[in-house]
Amino acid sequence: MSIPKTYNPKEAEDKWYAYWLKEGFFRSVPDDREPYTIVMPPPNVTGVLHMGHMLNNTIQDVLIRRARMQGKNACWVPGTDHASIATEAKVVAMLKEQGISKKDLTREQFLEYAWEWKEKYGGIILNQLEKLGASCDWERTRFTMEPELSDAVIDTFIRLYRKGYIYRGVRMVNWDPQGRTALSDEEVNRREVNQTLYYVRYAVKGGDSDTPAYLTIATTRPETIMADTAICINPNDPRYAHFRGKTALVPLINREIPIIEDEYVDVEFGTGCLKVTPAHDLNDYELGQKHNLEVIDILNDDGTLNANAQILVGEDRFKARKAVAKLLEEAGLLEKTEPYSSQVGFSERTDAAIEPKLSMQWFCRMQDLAQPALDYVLNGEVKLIPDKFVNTYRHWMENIKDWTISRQLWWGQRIPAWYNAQNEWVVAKTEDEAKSLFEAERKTTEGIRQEDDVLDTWFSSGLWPMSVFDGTRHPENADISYYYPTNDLVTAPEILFFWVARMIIFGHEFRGKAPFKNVYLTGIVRDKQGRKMSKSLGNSPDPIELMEQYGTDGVRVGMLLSSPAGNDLMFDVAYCEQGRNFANKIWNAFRLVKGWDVASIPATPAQREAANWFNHRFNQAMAEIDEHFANYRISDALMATYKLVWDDFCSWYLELVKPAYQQPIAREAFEATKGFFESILKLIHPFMPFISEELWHDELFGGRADGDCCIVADYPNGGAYDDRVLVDFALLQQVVSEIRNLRNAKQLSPKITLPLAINASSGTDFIRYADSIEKMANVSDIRLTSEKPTGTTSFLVGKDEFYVAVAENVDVEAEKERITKEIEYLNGFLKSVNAKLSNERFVQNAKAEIVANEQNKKADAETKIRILTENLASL
RNA sequence: GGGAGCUUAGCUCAGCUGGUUCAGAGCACCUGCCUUACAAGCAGGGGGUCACUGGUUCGAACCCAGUAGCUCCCA
Repeated sequence: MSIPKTYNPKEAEDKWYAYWLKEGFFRSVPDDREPYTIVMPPPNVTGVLHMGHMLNNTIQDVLIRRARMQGKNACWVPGTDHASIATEAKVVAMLKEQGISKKDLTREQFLEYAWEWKEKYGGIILNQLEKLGASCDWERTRFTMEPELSDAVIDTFIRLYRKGYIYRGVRMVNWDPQGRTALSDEEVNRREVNQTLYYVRYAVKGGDSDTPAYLTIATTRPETIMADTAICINPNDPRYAHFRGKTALVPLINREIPIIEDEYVDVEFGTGCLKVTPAHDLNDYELGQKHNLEVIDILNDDGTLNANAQILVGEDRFKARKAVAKLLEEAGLLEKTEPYSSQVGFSERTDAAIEPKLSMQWFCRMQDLAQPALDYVLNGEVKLIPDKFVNTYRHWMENIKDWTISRQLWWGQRIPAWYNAQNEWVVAKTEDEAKSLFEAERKTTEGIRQEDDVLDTWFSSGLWPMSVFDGTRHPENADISYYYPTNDLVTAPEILFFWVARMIIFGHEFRGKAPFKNVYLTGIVRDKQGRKMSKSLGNSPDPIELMEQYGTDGVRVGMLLSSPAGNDLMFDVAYCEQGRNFANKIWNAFRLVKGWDVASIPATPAQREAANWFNHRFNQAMAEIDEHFANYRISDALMATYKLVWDDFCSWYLELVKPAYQQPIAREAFEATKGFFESILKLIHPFMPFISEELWHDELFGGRADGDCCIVADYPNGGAYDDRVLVDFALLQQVVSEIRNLRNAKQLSPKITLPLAINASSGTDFIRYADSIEKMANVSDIRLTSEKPTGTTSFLVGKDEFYVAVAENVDVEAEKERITKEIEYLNGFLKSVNAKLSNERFVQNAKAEIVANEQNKKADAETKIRILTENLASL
């Protein structure tokens, strides 16, 4: 036979992916079928495929392929996200390498470079998804910054502004001095950092001889003292009572500031005395508002000190920190320092330490928008899977804060606000509209210019499930009417608020309907030590290499086997190996069947029994698998499939059916096997699209008509199944297993044929399975008996006793010991059953069926003990 | 500091409304097999005080309380 012994995935993968594309199987257009829609969470254009994408997109592909086979109009919309800050940072870095500074470019020039970069690298990740087998409708590929989608973003901004949701205001924002932009709270990562707590002396003015001339504050940020506008003490703190109403001098610059009192100050912390720096600390800002303090901002946008600082102007904030400490020390104002660790925020994108900064930003009022979005989830219209995330979601939505939507970047949708020379402003889509608005308000249009800031990327991705169908601009168009709301969203829990919540908000705002019915939240892919996979740790395998090594099907299976819904996934390449082995198993099952010669001979009893059983077993497994899918337990659905194929089909069915070496197989059995094989190919297709398609087209299954492909074959329907058949077959399996076990224990070669006698007191018709038992256990001369034949060893299956003739291999002493042990065990078991049954309270309180069950257990055990005792006596 | 969740075999995890199918699966491990589909395999096997303590119950991995450890989210 020329078919290789192992499955070689490479060839099949490229061939079939190209073929599917050519046949247009991924394409979806509205028709009268039921739609099944998934919008892909658009990966960043800066991204390359990592394990997280791999998991995420494999799950989506499984869902979409299954739906497609179920006859739904399956539409999976792919695309990418422009990722404002990440991309801008990449482009800035690239330009820097070329010796170009962003500062020297105009906005237009910069954007030209950025688009160039996007065209060159922005598609990489989508190509990588093809390798994964992703069956997206590529004709629908979208990019969040393409003209139509940008238009949708601008329209939405204007719409929300007109409805009063968007406003401008000075707020303390999270400032990223490296990216030079404000960030939303969600884009700030907090980490525990080891710092130094500096104890700094402030001279007190108007002190008399009884009071010391200074007081001491503790701070981690001495470089901000030049921005201090007060010292605050707790009114209940007797230590500082005598400072009330006095003023202090800021060290080094000797600016006079008031000493104020507020219970906000923690008397336990530091010295119980706080410096107040409203421009550079959120809490201080609020304190400053309350006490009407001056706000002095001493930092430039890039984190260097400005002229307000008076000293160290132009110095970076961290250098300034050290410099100030030194100056203080030299001036004798640094009392002491001590190590201190506290939480510091860092930019998710640039990893720069966040600087709280007061600035004019655009905000979106969230409270009213959030309420309906919360309701969808609470009333179950949008299901979060697993549902433990409902709590997290609710907590966030109930405590939602206004959303900073402006970003001081160029790469993104520019906010449609216009200013005149007077710095008055209007919101309008075009300059002309803006002019008319100014005119209508009798304001000048002189010096008209557009807002420099762009919108937060999540503002555009929040529209994604609508904008990919052009649903905000043309709310009645055929696509959006047909595909919206979509069915399932598969994404990571860490963007539940960033993204999922905002999509629900926008979806409700525009269409009065949530954008999807189910949100499947995948876990984080970690290495086997439980560390999150990341580039910097270098602990993530390259998905492309994995696919080269184990085959795409193998890796898909590997990912899914290790990923129960919503739990983090401890990834190990061993799972991919298991996936590859599974593909190989299927390949070899195929080789077996393919090698058979077919003849017009009657089927054997074993073949008929096997076919009958497998038919029922398949339907039973289908019911399990369908249920797993219904509950989004994809990993369980896969495992059920795995066991059906490997254990039931390969280990039992094929072994029962396969003819002796070089013997032909009966046509009836052959046809039945092919039928089962086809069903299995269909069943595994969503998980393993390539091998299933490859085998589907083999001549074994006859000629395939054009377009007769596994990818569009009818998904198997689980028919009815008879438990009786399954229970009977399980008995047969037990018998076979006992005999094999016995062989193993006695070191008897599987090649030796052993005669078998059965005392079938239960009335089970074992003769019906005689052929099957002979084939599977290599026994012969199966006959019924009521006596234990000599020279045999025995075992029980249920209440039926089996005697295997092992001739000289009977070790009477060992037999006695084995049976004695078994009797002992049964006696112990019986005792515990009897204990229950003689407990009046049990008999009274327990359900009748449970009591009856115990009585059955008792009877069973007694019968078995009787048989074994007789057996023992006869030895 | 506030909230959520987790702890079951060496590893990753199932165990729905408490009752022989409740102590399971896959992988790993051990033993024996190169049996013409597959050693990426076949057959068989061992392995867990269900984190700990107490309670409720005729009966608890499952319900309740507390303890310890871990994780995540928010401040």
